[in-house]
Amino acid sequence: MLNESEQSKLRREKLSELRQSVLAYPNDFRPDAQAGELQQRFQDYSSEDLQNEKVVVNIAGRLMSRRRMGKVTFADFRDASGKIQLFVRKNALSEDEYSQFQSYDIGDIVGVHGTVFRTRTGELSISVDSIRLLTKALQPFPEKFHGLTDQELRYRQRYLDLIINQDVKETFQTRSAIIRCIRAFMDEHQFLEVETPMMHSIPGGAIARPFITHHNALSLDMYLRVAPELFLKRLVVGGLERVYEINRNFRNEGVSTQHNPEFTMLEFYQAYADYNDFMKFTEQMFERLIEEIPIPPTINFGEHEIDIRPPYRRLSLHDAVLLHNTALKREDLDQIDCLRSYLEQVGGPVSAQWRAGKLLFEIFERTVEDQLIEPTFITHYPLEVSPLSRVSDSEPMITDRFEFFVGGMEIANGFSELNDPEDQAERFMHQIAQRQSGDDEAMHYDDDYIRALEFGLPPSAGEGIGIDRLVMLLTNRPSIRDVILFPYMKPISQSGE
RNA sequence: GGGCCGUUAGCUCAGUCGGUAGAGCAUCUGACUUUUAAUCAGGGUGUCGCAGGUUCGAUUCCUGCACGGCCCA
Repeated sequence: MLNESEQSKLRREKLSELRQSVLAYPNDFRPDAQAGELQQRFQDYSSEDLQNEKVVVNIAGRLMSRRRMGKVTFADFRDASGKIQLFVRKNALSEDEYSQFQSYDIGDIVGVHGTVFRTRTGELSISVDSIRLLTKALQPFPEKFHGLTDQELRYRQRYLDLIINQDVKETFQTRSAIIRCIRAFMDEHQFLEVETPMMHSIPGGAIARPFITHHNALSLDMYLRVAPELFLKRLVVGGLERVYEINRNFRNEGVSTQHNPEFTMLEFYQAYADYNDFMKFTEQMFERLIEEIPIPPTINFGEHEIDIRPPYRRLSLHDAVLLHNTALKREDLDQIDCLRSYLEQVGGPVSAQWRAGKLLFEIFERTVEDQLIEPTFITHYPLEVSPLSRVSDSEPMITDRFEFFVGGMEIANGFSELNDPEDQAERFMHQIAQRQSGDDEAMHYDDDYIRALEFGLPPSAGEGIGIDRLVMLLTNRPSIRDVILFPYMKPISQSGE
């Protein structure tokens, strides 16, 4: 039970008085106008114009602040569309109605009937002819000037954050616009939007630790998916040659400014395409986002200014590592001992089983990733860290894969798909071996997926784009929690536990 | 996982070299019929994150824990 503050008690008493005389929670008020729309419609109207027009409106929303002057009160009113000032004169209302109105509190939801006019200082306002309480707010609201700034409270009580901090709403409107734009873009390119299971018997599709849950009736453990990849490729086998899914993935890993346990991914697959086609496709998608959202060609992200207009820089993983680690020479990159001691030197964990590819990849993650501010495709990923990617025709230890980085964040991961079932079976076996030696991020063997490949996966490319990070980038938000409405927060433990 | 910082009124914050706490806004009482963070006069705010320890006495010092922020891994 929440502790009741003095202010809440007073509000609750007012509610209980209200219950005595009227329906406390009515639902018969229908607005016929909105604050923002009125502001826009009458922005050029003078005081006289408005007097002549006599615009009478019904609007519903919240009281946000109040300036009481005795027999007249100014109140700031807000609805979903924006703000407008209310002007409440005692003479315009009945005695009872004005005193009722005086008992309203900041945050109360009201229905207003009134006339649009302009005050002496020129502010567009509504002269109130009648006002009703539609919903009593029992909790006291944050201060009008500083608002709500406590990060923890903002995430835990997002509803309040949305009421108080207007830019939060804008961020999520932009998020919605980005997703809408991506859907339109995918649809125009003949991709079919599909939904695949979120609960897996065999987790797969990414190197990540899954969440485990339990099906009672079937008495069966299930895994929340870490990626939809293997199901989407089954669909390509089935002849859905272009598919995509925008949905949640769940990964049982640390929480940080770039990681939430559940996050949203766009994944898409196309038959008869390769990773080069998808790098171009990614550039086209960004071009479209920049144009349509719209996003300025140069964005601010934290302390950086980033030109996000394609085309984007392309760099092999080797070259990227050499570029950011001047102590390393090209010939060092083939030598396991050299890589291992270098990785130790830069503070990485080192396993005795890791070969050159994994070591190089670890060095890359540790020393290069967060330096990749300018949009960059990194290519030529080692086979060892790419268990689902097609091997390069010219280099047997390298895959046809890219990852896309902007602002120091991994935004996308794409590759030509491995469609050789025998090769895939071997790679699963290798993952199993890694599991058995203690790597609980390694993949499981998925029999049915191998069978699907045996029916024939056309040569294809696939890609995943992290929507949350994309939104962070395009809205200049430093934390993934700022672009997820209800980010994961640890429960507050009760005292005495 | 590690380091640093934070947690005090509904909100935003100050403060106590250890003697049970303050400001602004909000709230309450009063004045005020064109205000804009309205103004003026007056009043009440609280498990000082939680649990231990030291002490005559802890919100303050110490230890542990919880939650959050930033940085690192």
